[in-house]
Amino acid sequence: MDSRRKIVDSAKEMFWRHGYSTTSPKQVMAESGVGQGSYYHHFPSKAQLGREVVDENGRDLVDAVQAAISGLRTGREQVVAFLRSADDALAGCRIGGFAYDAGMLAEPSLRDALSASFERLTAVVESAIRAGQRDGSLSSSLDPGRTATALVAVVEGAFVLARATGRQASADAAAAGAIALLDAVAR
Amino acid sequence: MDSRRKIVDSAKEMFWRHGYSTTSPKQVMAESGVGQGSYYHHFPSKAQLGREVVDENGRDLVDAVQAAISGLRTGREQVVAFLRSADDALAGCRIGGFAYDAGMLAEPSLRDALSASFERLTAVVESAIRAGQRDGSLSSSLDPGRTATALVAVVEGAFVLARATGRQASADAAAAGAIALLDAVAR
DNA sequence: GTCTATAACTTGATAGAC
DNA sequence: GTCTATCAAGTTATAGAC
Repeated sequence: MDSRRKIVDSAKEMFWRHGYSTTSPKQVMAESGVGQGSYYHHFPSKAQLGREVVDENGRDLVDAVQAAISGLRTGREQVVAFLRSADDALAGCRIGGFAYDAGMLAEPSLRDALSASFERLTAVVESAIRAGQRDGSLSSSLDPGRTATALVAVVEGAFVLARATGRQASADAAAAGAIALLDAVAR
Repeated sequence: MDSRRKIVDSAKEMFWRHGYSTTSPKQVMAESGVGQGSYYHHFPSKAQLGREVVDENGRDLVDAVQAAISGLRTGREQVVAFLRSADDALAGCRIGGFAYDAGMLAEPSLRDALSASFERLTAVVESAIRAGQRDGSLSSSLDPGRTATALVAVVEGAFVLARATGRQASADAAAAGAIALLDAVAR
């Protein structure tokens, strides 16, 4: 694997777990095993590395959700599978933490990449809701766009709660509460 | 106002808006107008200041929610008022961002204070749900604890989405979606 | 592309005088 | 309680050789 890829792969994991502003280039060099000269040759500024990390982590997240819901028969099952996204909530969302990183939001290119990732994620959930309304597994009375945004918020909030309390059960309860609400409407 | 209070008041605002790990003691001194000697006399370590900030911001948040819902006639109205908490979402939640701050979570005393604040908030929402079930404005079929956790997650997620997209409308859509779900169940 | 050396600045304190 | 001076370590790079 080339140095550039080693840098990006290490940074993806480290920015996710430890934060963008609170992870230094030096730490990325140590973790990836890439030297300083090589590192700055590929990424002259931290923001450039951040940009690639946000793009790739956002794509990884959307890909993971699509993989989790593909093949499920009903729209409701797909939505329920999405709500299980925070099954390892203590690790945090791949991109959710960036929303509270002032250093990241201050860079327009990083913020744009983050915004685009969340929009793609919400669109996937909205599609699943529409599918559920067509196949009869979800109530047609729900507005697909707003409901999708609310469900993405539940998942992002589940990550926040679990990390704040230190208990995975907080995320599980949030997901269970949302599923119960959905099912009570469908009924 | 004494120096200690100036320090805490400035730090509450700065840790909230800019993050705990990404705000330095020096910045707090500059903002509060307190000198270095005085600052370190009152707060020999940053974690001690962090502890007071988490406690006070958590209490401020719970107080604000209770003030917003007190006097509302039905439990449903109280829950809806809570869901409007992210009406200035771009500023971020007073304590939500701390859940993604590794430097804060690494300190047990800070993490415990954060956890306690979220538990108090969830308890307030759960009380409102139970009140709504008693007065008939919310469905009795809902589990109060799980539903409260789900609704707190919606609000925390609404902050994340709004900050990530840079649009208040994201938070508004999440809240509207959750309210629509609740009302569809109650009906 | 990768190396080592260096730079200018910030971070989170500590020391000792007033 | 508050002041100024100092500190070791870390941050985000840049310079120039190989």
